[in-house]
Amino acid sequence: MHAQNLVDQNAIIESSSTALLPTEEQSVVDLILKAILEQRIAPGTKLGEEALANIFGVSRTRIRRVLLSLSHRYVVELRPNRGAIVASPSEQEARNIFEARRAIELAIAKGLAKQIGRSELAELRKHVRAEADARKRADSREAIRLSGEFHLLLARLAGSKTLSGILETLVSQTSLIIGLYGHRHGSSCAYEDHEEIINALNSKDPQKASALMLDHLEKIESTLDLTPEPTMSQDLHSIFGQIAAKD
Amino acid sequence: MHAQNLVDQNAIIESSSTALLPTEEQSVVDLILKAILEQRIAPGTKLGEEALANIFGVSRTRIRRVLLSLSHRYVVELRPNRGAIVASPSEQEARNIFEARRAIELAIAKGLAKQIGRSELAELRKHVRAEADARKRADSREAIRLSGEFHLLLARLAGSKTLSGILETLVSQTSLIIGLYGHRHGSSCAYEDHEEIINALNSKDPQKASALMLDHLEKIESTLDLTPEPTMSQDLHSIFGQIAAKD
DNA sequence: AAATAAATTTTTGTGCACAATAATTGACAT
DNA sequence: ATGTCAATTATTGTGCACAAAAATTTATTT
Repeated sequence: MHAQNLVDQNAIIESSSTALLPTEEQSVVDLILKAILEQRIAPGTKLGEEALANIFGVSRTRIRRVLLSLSHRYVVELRPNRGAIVASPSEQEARNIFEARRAIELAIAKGLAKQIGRSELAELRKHVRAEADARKRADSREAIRLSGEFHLLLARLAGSKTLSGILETLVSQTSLIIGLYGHRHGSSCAYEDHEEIINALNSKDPQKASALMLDHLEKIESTLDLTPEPTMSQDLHSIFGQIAAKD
Repeated sequence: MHAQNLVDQNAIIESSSTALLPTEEQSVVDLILKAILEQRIAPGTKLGEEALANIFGVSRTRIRRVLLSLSHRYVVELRPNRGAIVASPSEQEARNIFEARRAIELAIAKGLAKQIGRSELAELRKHVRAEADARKRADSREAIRLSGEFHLLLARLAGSKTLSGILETLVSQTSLIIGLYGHRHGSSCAYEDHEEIINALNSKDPQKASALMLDHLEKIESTLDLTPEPTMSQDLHSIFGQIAAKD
C-alpha cells in the first residue's frame, strides 16, 4: 500500500456516524473510509497495522480500534491472526445489500414525501447541483461519493438516526460492490434520477417517490455484472478459457 | 452490579452474529447481551471494566473490546472517560427503531411468503410451540427472548445475512425499549400473532403476510407509553408531583 | 451548616514489551 | 525442477504498567 493513496484527501471529511471513538481516531476512520469508497484502495488490499500506524502517525493500539470500527461497517474484513483487508462482498451479499436498500430507502422516500419542507428540498437540490457539477468536471471520484451521499442525505432529512446509520453501512458496501462488479463508468447513480425523486418529494407524492426510488435502485443494480463468482476466478477463466478449449 | 445477574444463565447462548471476535470474547458478549435482553440488568446500570473482568475472569483488555462490540449494537453506551452503561433509548429513538423494523420486516415477510418451503415452515411452527410453552410455564424471561427470536428466525429464513444482522440490532434495542416504556407484562409479542403470520406465509400470500406483520409491530408499539421524557425524570414527577401541587 | 477547594481514591485510557501465530526464506530430498 | 520440512522473519494478539481523567472523600473557609 502506498501512503499517497490514503492521505490524498483535499475535500471534506465524512464525519457522520455516532461519534464514540476519540476524535483523532474517528478522523483516521474517515480517511481510510473515504479512500476505500473513492476506490483508491482496491478490495482485498492488505491493511497492515504497522503500515497504517506509520502513515497516520498514531500508535498501533489506535489503528487496531480503527480497523475494528471499519469492520463493523463491513468495509474491512478482520481475519483472526491474519490481519485486515479491504472487504470484497460476494455476489450473494451484493444482492442482499440491494434488497436491504430497497426495503429501507422505499420507506424513507415514502415517509419523506409526507413531511418534507422548503428548506429540505432546497438542500436536496443544492446537493444534486454539486453532483451535476462533479460530473461536468469529469471528477468521477467526487461523483461517486456524492451520488452515494444523496441517499444518505435523504435518510438524514427523514429524521431517523437509526435509518441513517443503517443506510450508511449499506451505502459504503455498495461502493465496494460497484468497484467490484460494475464494468462501465455509468454504474454510479445518474443525478437525473435524483432530480426526478426530488420532484416527486416536492409534489408530496409518496407512491411516486418510492416507485422512482425503486426504479433507481434497480437501475443501479442492473448495471452490475452479478452473474458469476468473485472477481479473481472470473478473470482466470476469461484469460485461459480459449486456450483450455483448444486443448 | 451483582455477579448473580450475569452468570445466572442456564439456557442456550445467543451465538448468532458475524463472529469476528475470539470465541471466548464472543461468549462474554452473549452473556451480557442475554442478561440485558432478559432485563436482568436495568438500562443506565454502570458496567465497570474491572468488575466485569473479575466476574468473567478475563482481562480488562478483553472486556474493553466486549464493551466496544456491545456499543456497536447500541445496547451499551460508551461515554468517553466515564465508562459504559446499559443504553436507554430515548422515546424518539424508540419510534425510529420501530419505523426501521416496519421497513425491514415487511420486506422480509413479503419476500419470505414468495419462497418459503416445508422445512422452514416446520421450523417456524416449532419455534412458536416453544413460545407457547414458555408462556404456559409463566417463564416471562424466556418468553420475551423467544418472541424476539421469532423475528430473527424469519430474517434468517429469508436468507439475507445483511437483513438478519440489521434486525438483530433492532431487536436488541426493542428489548431495551420494552423494558423502559412497556408498562404491562403483555408488551412482548403475543405468539398468536406469530401463528397467524406463519399461516399467511404458508398460503404464500405476500400481501397478507406483510399486512399481518405490520399489525403485529404496531400492536407492540401501541402497548408502549411513548409520550413523555426518559424514565428517571418521569419517576420523580410521579413521586413528587402531588406534594409539589399541594404547596 | 453549606459551599468551595484540596487531596485521595477509583476508574478509564494508552503505549509498550513480549507472546503467539502466520508468512517467508532457505535447505534438503526426491 | 518440485515438494516437504525446518529455520527465520514479520505480523498480529495480549497483559501489564503507567498516564490521564473522573469521582469521592476530607479539609478549610465563610
